[in-house]
Amino acid sequence: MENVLLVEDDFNFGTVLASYLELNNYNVTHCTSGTTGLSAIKTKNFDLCIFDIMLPGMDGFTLASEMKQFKNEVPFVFLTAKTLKEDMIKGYQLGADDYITKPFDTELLLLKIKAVLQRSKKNKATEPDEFVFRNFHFRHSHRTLQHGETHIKLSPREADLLKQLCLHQNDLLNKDKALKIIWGDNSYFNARSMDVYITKLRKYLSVDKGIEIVSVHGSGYRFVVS
Amino acid sequence: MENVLLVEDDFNFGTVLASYLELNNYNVTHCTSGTTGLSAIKTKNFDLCIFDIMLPGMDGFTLASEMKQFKNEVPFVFLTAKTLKEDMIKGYQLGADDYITKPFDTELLLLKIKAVLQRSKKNKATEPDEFVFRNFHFRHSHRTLQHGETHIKLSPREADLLKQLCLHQNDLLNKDKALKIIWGDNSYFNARSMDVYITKLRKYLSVDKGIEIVSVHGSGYRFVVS
DNA sequence: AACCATGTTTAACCATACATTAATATTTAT
DNA sequence: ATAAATATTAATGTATGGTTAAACATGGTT
Repeated sequence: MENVLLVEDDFNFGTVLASYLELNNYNVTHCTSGTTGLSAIKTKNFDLCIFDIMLPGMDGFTLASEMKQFKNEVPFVFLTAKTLKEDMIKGYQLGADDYITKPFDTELLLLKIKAVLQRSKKNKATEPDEFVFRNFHFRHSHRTLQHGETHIKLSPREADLLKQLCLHQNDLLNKDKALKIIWGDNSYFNARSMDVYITKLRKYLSVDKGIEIVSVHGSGYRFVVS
Repeated sequence: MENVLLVEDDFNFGTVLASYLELNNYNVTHCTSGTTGLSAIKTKNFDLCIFDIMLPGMDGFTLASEMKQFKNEVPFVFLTAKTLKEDMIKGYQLGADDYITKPFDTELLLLKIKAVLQRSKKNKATEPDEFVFRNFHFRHSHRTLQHGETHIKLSPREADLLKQLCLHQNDLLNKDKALKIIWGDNSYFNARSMDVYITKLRKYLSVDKGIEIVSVHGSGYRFVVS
C-alpha cells in the first residue's frame, strides 16, 4: 500500500480527504501545518506528498523546496485554492508533478494520483542493500562489513554513512546532502558528528590501502576504490 | 535536446504549437494523423508524446494504447478540446501523465511538459563537469586535475576559474564576466585575487608547454590549447 | 533501582586548506 | 617615460576537517 502524506490545514476537509484516500487503499498521514509535515517527511518514507499552499508555520512552496533538499525523488502535487497563474507556475517550477485547484473532482484526483505514482514507479531505481568493493562485503540492512575472515558490526549511523559513500563510489558525496539524508538537517553539530563517523569508517577501511575516503574541502567526500 | 512528438490534426494549430515548442528548445516532430504518429513512434525515440484525441485514421486513445504495447516507458499527455470527465478518466486510465484541455495557457503547458520530462528522466546537467585537454583530465565537481600519474587537488576557486577557462577554450574569457560568475562582483580586490589564481593555475599547467593561459591586456584571458 | 552495553553527540585540541590582502616586480599601452 | 594593468610570492586570518575522549542517551538485565 502506498504511503501518502497530506498536508492540509483545514482539519475537516483534510480528514474527509484522508479517509476518502484511505478508502481507495492509500495509507494517509495527515498533517495540518508545514512544520509538522516536514518532520513527518523526515521520519517516514512517502510515495507521494500532497501539499496545500497556504499553511501555518511554513507554506507549501517552502515545504516542497525543503523536502527536495533531502528527498529529491519523492513526487509531490499541490492541492490548493490558489488559482493564480503565477502560483501554478511557481508550483511547477519547484518540480511539482501536478497542480490541482479546489474545487476538484475526487475521481479525477484519484486518477491523477495514480498517474503520478505509476510514473514514479516506472523510473524508481530501488536502492541496493548490498555493496561489494575490493575485498569488502557490506550489507546495509544487516549492518555488517565483512573483510576476508573479519566481520565488523556497524552502528546505524556508520552503516548509513557508508551506504551513502557506496552509492557515490568514486564520485562526490555532497556533505550537505548526506547530512540531510542521514541526520535530517545540516546543523553544525551534525556536521561535526559526521566528521567523527568518517574517522570511524576510515579506521575500518584502513586495512586496505586501495580504499580511501578523500575529503573534498568544503563540499564533501569521495569514496575512492581503486 | 528533448524529442517531442506532437500528433495534432489541425495543421495550423499544430505548426504554431510545434514552433512554439521549438523556440523553447524542444525537438518537435509533428504528425497530423494517428497512423503517421504511430509509425513515427516506431522509427524514433521520443522523450514525450503529445496526443490530440480526435484524429483521422486512429484516435488518440487508440494511438496511446498501441504505443504502450512496445514503448511502455515513454510518457505522454493528451491535449484536446474534449473536456468531458469520462474522456479525462479514460485518458488517465490509459496511463497518461497529464490531460490538458484546450484552450490552455502556453506557459503552463511548457511547465507541465517540463514536469513530466523531469519526472521521467533524470534531468541532465547543462554545463559539463569534466574537461579533457591534452594530457590533462579535469573534473570540476571532484576538484581534481589529473596529468598522467600526478593527481592535483584544486581549491574551489581554482576549480571554478579553470572551469571558466575550459568553457572558453582557445577563446577569450572575459575578466569581468568571470569575476561576476565566480566572485559575484568585479571589485578591485577580487580582480587581484583572480590574478593570484591565474598564477596558481599557470603553475599547475606549466608541465605541458602546449598549454598556455595568455593574458589579453584589458579584457581577460585566453586558454590556449594546441 | 542500579548497572552495563551500545550508540550518538558534544567538547577540546590540533592541523590544514583556503581566500584575501599586501608587498614587490614586471609588462603593456600610450 | 609614465601610469595602469598584470605577475609573482609571501603573509595573514579564518573556516573547515581530523582525532580522541568525555558526556549523554537509550534500552536491556540483574
